[in-house]
Amino acid sequence: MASDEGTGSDGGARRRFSRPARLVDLAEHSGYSIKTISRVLNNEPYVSERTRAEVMKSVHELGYVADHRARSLRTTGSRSGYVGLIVPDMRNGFFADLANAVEKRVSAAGQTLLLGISDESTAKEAKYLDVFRQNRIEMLMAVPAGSDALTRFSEQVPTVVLDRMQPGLEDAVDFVTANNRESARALTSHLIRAHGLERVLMVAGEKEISSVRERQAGYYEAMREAGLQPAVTDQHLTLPDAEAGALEMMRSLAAPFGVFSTGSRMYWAAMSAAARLGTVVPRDVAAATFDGSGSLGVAGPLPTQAQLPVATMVARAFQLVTERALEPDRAPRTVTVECDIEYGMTCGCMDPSSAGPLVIRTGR
Amino acid sequence: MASDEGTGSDGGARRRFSRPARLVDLAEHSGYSIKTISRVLNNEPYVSERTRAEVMKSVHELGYVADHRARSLRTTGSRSGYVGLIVPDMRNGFFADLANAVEKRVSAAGQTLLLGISDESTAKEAKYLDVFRQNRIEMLMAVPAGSDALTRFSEQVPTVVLDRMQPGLEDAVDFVTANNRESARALTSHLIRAHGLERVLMVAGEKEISSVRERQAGYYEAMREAGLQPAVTDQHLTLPDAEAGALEMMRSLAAPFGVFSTGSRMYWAAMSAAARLGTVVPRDVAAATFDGSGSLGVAGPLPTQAQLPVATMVARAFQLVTERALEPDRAPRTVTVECDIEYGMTCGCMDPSSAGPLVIRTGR
DNA sequence: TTGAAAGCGCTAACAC
DNA sequence: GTGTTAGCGCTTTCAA
Repeated sequence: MASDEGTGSDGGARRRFSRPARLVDLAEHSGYSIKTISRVLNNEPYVSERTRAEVMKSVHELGYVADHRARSLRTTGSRSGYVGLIVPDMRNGFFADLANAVEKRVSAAGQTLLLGISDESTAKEAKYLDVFRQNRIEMLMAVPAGSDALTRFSEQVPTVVLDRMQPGLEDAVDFVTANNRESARALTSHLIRAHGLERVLMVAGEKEISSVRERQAGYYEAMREAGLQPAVTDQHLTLPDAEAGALEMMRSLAAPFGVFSTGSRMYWAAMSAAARLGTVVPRDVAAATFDGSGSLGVAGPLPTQAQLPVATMVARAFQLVTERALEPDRAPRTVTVECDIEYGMTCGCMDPSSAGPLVIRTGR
Repeated sequence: MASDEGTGSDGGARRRFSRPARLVDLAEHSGYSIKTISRVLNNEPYVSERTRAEVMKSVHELGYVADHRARSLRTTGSRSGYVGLIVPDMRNGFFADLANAVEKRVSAAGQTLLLGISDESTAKEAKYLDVFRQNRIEMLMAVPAGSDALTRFSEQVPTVVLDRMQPGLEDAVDFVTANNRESARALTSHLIRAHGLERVLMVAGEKEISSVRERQAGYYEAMREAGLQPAVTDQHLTLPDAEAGALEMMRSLAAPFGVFSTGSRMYWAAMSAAARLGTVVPRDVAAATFDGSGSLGVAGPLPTQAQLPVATMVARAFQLVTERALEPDRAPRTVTVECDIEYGMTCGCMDPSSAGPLVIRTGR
């Protein structure tokens, strides 16, 4: 298990996490009044250089750091400096990317990020909305789990919703989503038209989440347009589950055929099934997929994929929510950003023998 | 680009983000005094049921939510309820995992998570330390970027450092690291002893970070023990760079040989190079690697790998930092947790024909 | 140029 | 049971 080893060379009572110094302490230490010190700290005018220097000396000696709570409580408008972010799961590469991008914006704006992870639970989401309101966050960015507490919340705090739509909220908050349906339709159509496939299978997961549901809708649309019969295996939550579903469907299809998958997990499931059947990509199976975080290509042939433009989405979201903070009464907007579609090796557009990565051959 | 579409059906001034209600507002609304209301809100005794009910009615009608800043400022010990977390980069799966696990602990403890991302920059790290101190976080968990401001910080706030050691800090803060060196040695030794390889190559990235450096040290140790000559390509920051390096080294080695890689990126680089040379895994090239976040297996043959036990590390870290908050003067401890070593298909221990995933065959 | 007092929104200590 | 007062650490009046 885990092994402890005390590394301290000096034992005994060394510190006590002394209570942070306050303005009064600085006043006592420097001999100036509280207000003068406050002036120095806030770079206000009408302080002599000598005073300023002496006060700063005390500041350093006592290691003074202002208490943000007290300051923000009193300061005009009582702005907290907090921005809240709620994502469903940080292990999902897309949400991690999102959090990363959000942090950059937030810190660049001199704000501090409060992070909540909802685990796709409406209860946890509602809990965080409550906590965030207690903390008087100035704005919220959220990939919603579906709690209806969000409606009330958005009436009190500038809110922008990312990645997913939420029914009944379109007229209440700003949204930034990707054109999931159109991109899915484009990918599927590409398999059909550009590669002349008459059979295109879809491997899909849950359909409770709007963005994923839209991708499924896009697939159906493309198939309908082409007058083709949809072939779908869906509702898969785990990878092995999806793989089994894909395998079963693929057996019934004669090569060549296409596969559209709604996300990276579904993509790996599809590829795994294809491999198990001994098919060759893209000759026998042409694949196209959605990818949340763009980490797909490193581990296999460069996929033909639609990627969500995280940076763009976050930038737009910030713009929207900032504008809403300034103009609370403007009509809510829904911004749809376009996915980056990359035509890679798995559909046959890019030559597999070209610079692309990785076909691990295994065997004895 | 992006298309805006105003979706609001009702234009015009609908809301104004009204200033949140305060206790005074509740007092006015309900006719009770501020203190009585405070009592109700804090579930204190000596309040009649009737009063309680009436106050709660006002609370709901006004949508009252207590201001955490004011409350925490006044409340005993002025505890903030904040826990700070600093990670270098959320796009790295291991750190995302870590953040996920930390959030669970923090929220379970009823605390709120302040997130900082350092981008491996000591300046950004120092900035966050400052911000966190202003916000009076109760404890800090950090994967350090190397700022020496951390030393002073750890004297003021209970701090635990995760994943990496930092020179000069061992006697100041608690650490939770993995046995990187030993696991690297074990993996390398395994390739040498169990699979009878006389040549084992290492593909490695940067060596500024202690955990990664330790892995390299483990490799050298195993090679020395076996009386073998190290063969190393390192200092690679990008994947293509690492791949080129691996390719060059592999050309000069006669199969069969082993490859030890220090992380998932280096692993893919090695696999890519192996594929490019037309070798078969594990017959010609036996591979073993470190993996931060356990997402390696889904995309290829199950690798022989050492995985960092994120949940364990976070649990231990929480324990350490909590204990330190209670007993500030105890000697700092360094806890080393063991990596989970999985013997998979890439070294030959597990049969490639068994249930393992994915060999994407590409071709026309 | 500086300082004393009031008050941000809340809870703690003591009245009634 | 309920209300009044003080004060958390800070900024903002206003006076000196």
